[in-house]
Amino acid sequence: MVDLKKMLAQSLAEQLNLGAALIERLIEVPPSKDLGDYALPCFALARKFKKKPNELASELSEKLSLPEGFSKMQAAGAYLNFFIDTVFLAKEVLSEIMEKKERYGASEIGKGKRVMVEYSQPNTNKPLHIGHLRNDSIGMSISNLFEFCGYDVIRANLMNDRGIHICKAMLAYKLFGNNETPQSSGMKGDALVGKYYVLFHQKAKEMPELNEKARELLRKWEAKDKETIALWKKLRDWVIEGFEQTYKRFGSRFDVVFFESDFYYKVKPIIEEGLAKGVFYKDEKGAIVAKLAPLPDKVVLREDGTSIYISNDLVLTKYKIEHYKLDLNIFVVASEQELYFKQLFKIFELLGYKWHTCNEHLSYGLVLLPEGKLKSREGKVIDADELIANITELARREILKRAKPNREELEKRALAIALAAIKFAMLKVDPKKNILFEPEKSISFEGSTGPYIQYSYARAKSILRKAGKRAKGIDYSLLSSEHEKAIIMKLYEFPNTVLQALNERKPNLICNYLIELCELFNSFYHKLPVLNSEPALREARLALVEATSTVIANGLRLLNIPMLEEM
RNA sequence: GGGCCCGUAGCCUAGUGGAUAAGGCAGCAGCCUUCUAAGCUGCGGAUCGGGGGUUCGAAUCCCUCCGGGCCCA
Repeated sequence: MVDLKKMLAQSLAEQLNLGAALIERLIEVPPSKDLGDYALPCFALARKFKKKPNELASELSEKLSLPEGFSKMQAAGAYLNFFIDTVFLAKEVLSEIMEKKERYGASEIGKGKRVMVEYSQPNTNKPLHIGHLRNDSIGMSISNLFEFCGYDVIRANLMNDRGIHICKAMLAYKLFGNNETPQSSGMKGDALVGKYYVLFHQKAKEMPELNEKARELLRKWEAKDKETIALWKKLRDWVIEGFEQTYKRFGSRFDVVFFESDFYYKVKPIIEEGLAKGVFYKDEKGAIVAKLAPLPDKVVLREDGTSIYISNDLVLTKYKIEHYKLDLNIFVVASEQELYFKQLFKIFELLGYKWHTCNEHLSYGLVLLPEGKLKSREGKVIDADELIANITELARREILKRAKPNREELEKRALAIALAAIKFAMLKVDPKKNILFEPEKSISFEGSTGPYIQYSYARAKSILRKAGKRAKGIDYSLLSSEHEKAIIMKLYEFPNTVLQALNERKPNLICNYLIELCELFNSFYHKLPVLNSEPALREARLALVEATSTVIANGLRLLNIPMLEEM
């Protein structure tokens, strides 16, 4: 598609006898549409030409000829402002969207490159909570962005299915479970096991010996004690079955699922390699430690030889990158693990693996409750299933206030609206920022929300349905109102927004974009009729409505938020 | 004690060198006989955490202090 900024820069560069790249860097967007669509600030050039900025701007406005794609040029103070020829742009943008449809905004910049995005990473001793919903939302949308930009994407999950926390749940179940099962209790498997994990910590307050018993169970597990392994498998399978239901409902999907239990014990060769290369040393107690200055040193193997969390990532990271031939290996993990990942990546650097630079920690802020951090061992969490169920119920009530869909349609819509509300709330914030989650207030269906976007889309689709058969040939010059021009300009921005969201790893930019587009669309919707306008104008506006709905859909797909034809 | 991140209206957020700081929530006032009112229009409300510096120009970059979060010891 045409790049108006580039065209402008080139034309100006030629006329001024300067570099196009320099001019392009200077060009910016004015704060208000009344001023123009692009501006050339003349401060820097004024110095070059030894003139005052204001004078240079007005002088240039007289002297320069208007570049192609622009309808007007005007000096305002020290700025030389340019107005886009909106008829020209409408034709370019709308026909491009009609032609590319769900590929509008896509690119090939990642062609031939493979990226793995690992996200979710639950522990198999408790159900998923709201933190996982933020993690999954970011992981999915980042994956979609990479895919949309031409990368070969592998979505990966890692089940943290071994360690002391797992044994605590197992021990509590063994002592107090009375052979309860998901069937006998009517609970989802992950919720059932999670109940015993919380129970462990309650009981351990009065019976501190339970902590030692849990460690003993871990030793038995590592020694592959038959009975222990059988119990572990049973509980683990219950939990994973529960996860799968939640993932399916939330829309999280994975191309590959890794299990910590399959990798952690293969760490020996890397430990030996590290010792041989002088990257690791044995401390006075006998633990193996990585020397990572200026980062703090990191224990990689305990003195008693038992594994710690990093064992898994040492093995799995090497495996992932080498086996899948990755160009980029992204870990979507909360910011509390930042130091951990710096240490992990540093180890690979010091070991001399050329691929160490492809590792990336996509760090995001925590979801905090009004009373502070989530604490699953105390049961102080917002459970993912419960949250989805509660919000779905609220959505159901909202739907029934305005329509009477059949049961199946009601369920479908309620879930779609609930997911839109939750995912949008998780994604609209800069990933770096913490989210303070207030159960009653944080999820809404009005204002800057997912349902607002869905609603705007449904309105557009409704118009298109009612329009029926469409004539051919569109007179783009009829789209001349400020409302229409603003939408066209916004549609034009979409591909750049996608690239920026990808490069900065900020799905929230897509959210902002969609809110702005929908605001423009809804203003247009109220102000100007589509179906009841003159035939030629009707066709032109229908084209605009269709293009808008296409771009909203493309944006929602990137966020993994379902759209609805009717609401 | 050290490191990383965040601080924009009562609340949540956008803007990360450029012109009058942009939305939403909450509040107030309007708009459903016209394409879906989960919407639209208008009104109030901001010393951009404080101070200093760099720059023609700073919410944005640098220094420093304060507050919050996370991590390490």
